[in-house]
Amino acid sequence: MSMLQATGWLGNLTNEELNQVEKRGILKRYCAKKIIFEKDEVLNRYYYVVDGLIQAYHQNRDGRKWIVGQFSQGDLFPHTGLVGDETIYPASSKTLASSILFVIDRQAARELIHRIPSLGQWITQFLANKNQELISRFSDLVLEPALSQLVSLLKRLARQSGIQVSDGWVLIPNLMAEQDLAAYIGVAPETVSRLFRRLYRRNCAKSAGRGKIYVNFDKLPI
DNA sequence: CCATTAATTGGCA
DNA sequence: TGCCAATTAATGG
Repeated sequence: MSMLQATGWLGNLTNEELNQVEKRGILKRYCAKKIIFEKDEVLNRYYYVVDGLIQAYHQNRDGRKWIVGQFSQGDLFPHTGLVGDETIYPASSKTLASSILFVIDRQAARELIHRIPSLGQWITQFLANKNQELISRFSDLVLEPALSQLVSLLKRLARQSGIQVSDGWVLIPNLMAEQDLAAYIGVAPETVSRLFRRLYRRNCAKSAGRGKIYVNFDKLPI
């Protein structure tokens, strides 16, 4: 079982340490659109994404949704309770696509962090990055209009998973659906649709079919 | 092919 | 911009 190793994210660990980690958790396969846990449930498991796509979100009684984040290969979630004493999940999460998760009990996770310093380091760094990203999103949400939020999201995705295709053009191969983009930046789906129309018209972006889009890094506003 | 779900559009607050 | 309603497009059986 070297699936954790294959993800490359725990690369700092020695084989022995990796074994320590692997024998304390199990691999679990999920179909698409399955709830993994819901907000306010008791936080007793952590999940490391070996493969697939997961969405974390808040939802109110009216069904209105705000997407906290999306996790893919190499991500660990939730992001609370590893060092502090939070006892419930801060958001709900579900699979967007069929996924393989490495599942580990909370207590076991805490022991591992204690036992393997480099793992603690990795997690600290990981959480810091997630935190930074979230702060930046909140800042945009409060300070920037929708177009600028969308553009900064596209830029981040292009940086993270973009594929260079030609002069200035980058393909984002796994873009979430427009309604998810809307729930992510906190605007109505119609707004996202109209913003994309503007970007297409200005030749800043080109649609490439479902879940794919070309963006021109240089021409994108802001 | 049909049944759903997603995206687009126009109108109006 | 948001929300609603009416279409139209895209998907997945």
